[in-house]
Formats: sequence, structure tokens, C-alpha cells
Amino acid sequence: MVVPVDGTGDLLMSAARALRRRFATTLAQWEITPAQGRALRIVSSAQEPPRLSEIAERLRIVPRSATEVVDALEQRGLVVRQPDPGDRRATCVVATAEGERLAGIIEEARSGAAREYLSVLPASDRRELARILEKLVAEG
Amino acid sequence: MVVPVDGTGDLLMSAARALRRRFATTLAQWEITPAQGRALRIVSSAQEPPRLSEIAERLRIVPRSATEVVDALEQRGLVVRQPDPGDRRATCVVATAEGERLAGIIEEARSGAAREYLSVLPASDRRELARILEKLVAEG
DNA sequence: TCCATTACTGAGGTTAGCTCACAATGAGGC
DNA sequence: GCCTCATTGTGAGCTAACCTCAGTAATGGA
Repeated sequence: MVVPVDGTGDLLMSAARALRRRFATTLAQWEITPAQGRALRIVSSAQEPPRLSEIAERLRIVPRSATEVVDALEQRGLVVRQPDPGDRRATCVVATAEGERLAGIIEEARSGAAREYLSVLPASDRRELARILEKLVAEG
Repeated sequence: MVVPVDGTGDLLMSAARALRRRFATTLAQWEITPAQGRALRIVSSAQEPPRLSEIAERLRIVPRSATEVVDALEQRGLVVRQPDPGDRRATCVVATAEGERLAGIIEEARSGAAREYLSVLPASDRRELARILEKLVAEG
């Protein structure tokens, strides 16, 4: 029998899983899949309208699959495709007003869920956690 | 445009994602799916051989699907089904010697990946991180 | 005895990913 | 200018891993 070593890695995964579940339930309210949510976030938070291939890259899926994610968002009126002015092969994806609005709501829900989840920690621990994770993410 | 608030929640998710990716690549070596890996872990780390329905519950899948996960593990000689001595309707799943061996190897890979990933932090930060996450997971 | 529980099986659906092929476009060499 | 090759998005079709629903069989408990 393998003795479970409940190491820091497992704790990290557990905490992230708990947070993801909380967030997923709120996300389900808008009948939006995780990939669609991430894509909308990418589109609405970008300085320049990202190309479809860039969205694919950031979602870590192949471009062909990103096409469908964007299709879904476009069908719901959250984004529109626009020809890239600099390269007529490419299409840029921009958020509509409605898309921006929903992205804002979702962002709020996301940060709300995180705030709530982390609220069991004293402020000093929260600061400490943020500092350490920042270092970890930056280096790793 | 939604301004991304790179809060602690996002950092937590990023760190976990990075860790999962590292681990997934090593896991793929044994041609084992994530669900199979988790099931094997459940089986090999349990005090008592878990029932199929318990495995399903812990994997958060329906029993019908757990049957197939266990089928796959059984076909590869990693686990065997045994009638539950206390309730002959139920079947318990126990790891074979080979299953225990593989579970140990995977566990080692998992903790190795975590150790490597966390190694960019000084020891004091690692301790602090473990302490805080422990509290977070316990409370949340 | 009768009903609930536990698991297995088969059929069929859904979802989110994948590859392959192709048309349109861009870009560099001659 | 033209030829060739790379890039970009997408249609067609596949797969893996879930799901539901319906049915069988054995067992447990009131």
C-alpha cells in the first residue's frame, strides 16, 4: 500500500481544486464552458484584438478547436470576428459590448469566489501567500 | 476592456496548473489516463479495499463510468475485483503487486515533480506555504 | 416475501478535444 | 512579375471520456 505523502504539492492542488469548483458553479449560471470563459477573458482583456491562432495558443488547444470556441461566443453575440487589417488571412476577435459586460461580471464572480475562499486566512497569511505564490509562478 | 486583476486566486490557479502540467507529462509515460491514475491511487492508498461505488464517488463520476475505469486497470493487471466479504453484492477493488509497484512509481514521480517545482523557493517560504495551504484546505 | 441496494452490461448521446485536407493569402527568391 | 513555400482559418470526420436510460442478476433487510 502506498502511503500518501500529503506534501505541499498536493495541498496546492487541493486548494486550487476547491477554488475551481466554487468558481465553476458560478460560471455555470451563464451556461458558459470553461474554455469559452477563458477565451472571453483573453479577448476582453487584450490591448489589441487577438487573432484566432493566438487564442488557441493561450488556451493550449489547436487552432481548429479555437475556431469552435470562438464560433460559440460569436453565436451568443459576445464577440465578433474582424479581418486583420495587416494580414488578410488572419481574423481578429473582439468583444461586443455585451461580451465586455459579461466578462466584467464573470471577472467579478471569479475574484469574489477567490476572496471568499481565502477569507478564512488572516490578512498576514494572505499577504504571505500572495508573495510566495508570486515568486513561484514567476520562477517556475 | 476588463482589467485583469492578478489576484491571489489566479496565482494559486497558475501554480497548480504549472504543477499539473509537469506531472501530466511524466504520467503520460505509462500510458495511463488521469482518471485511471487517480483510481489506482485511491485503491493502493486505502486502508480497506474500496468498493466500486466508492471509487466512483471519489472520482466524481457515475458508477457506470467507474466500471470502465476499473475494467481498464484490471485488464492491465494493476487491480483485481474481489467480492466484498461483508456484502456479497458489492465488489472490492484491490491492487495487485504490479499495481502497487506502479502506484509507488507514480507517487514518486508526483512528489518529485512537486519537489522540483517548489525548489525555487527558499526553505522558509516552503514551510510558510505549506502551513498556510494546510490551514486553507482544512477550513475551506 | 417483497422491496431496496449493488454491480455489470448494452445502446446511444454529448462534449471537447484531435487530425487531415484545402482554399486564400502572404512573403521571399529569381 | 511569377513561382514556390509557409501561414491562417475552417470543413469533414474521428476519438476519448464522460453521460443517461433500461435491463439483468445477486444479495440484504424489513
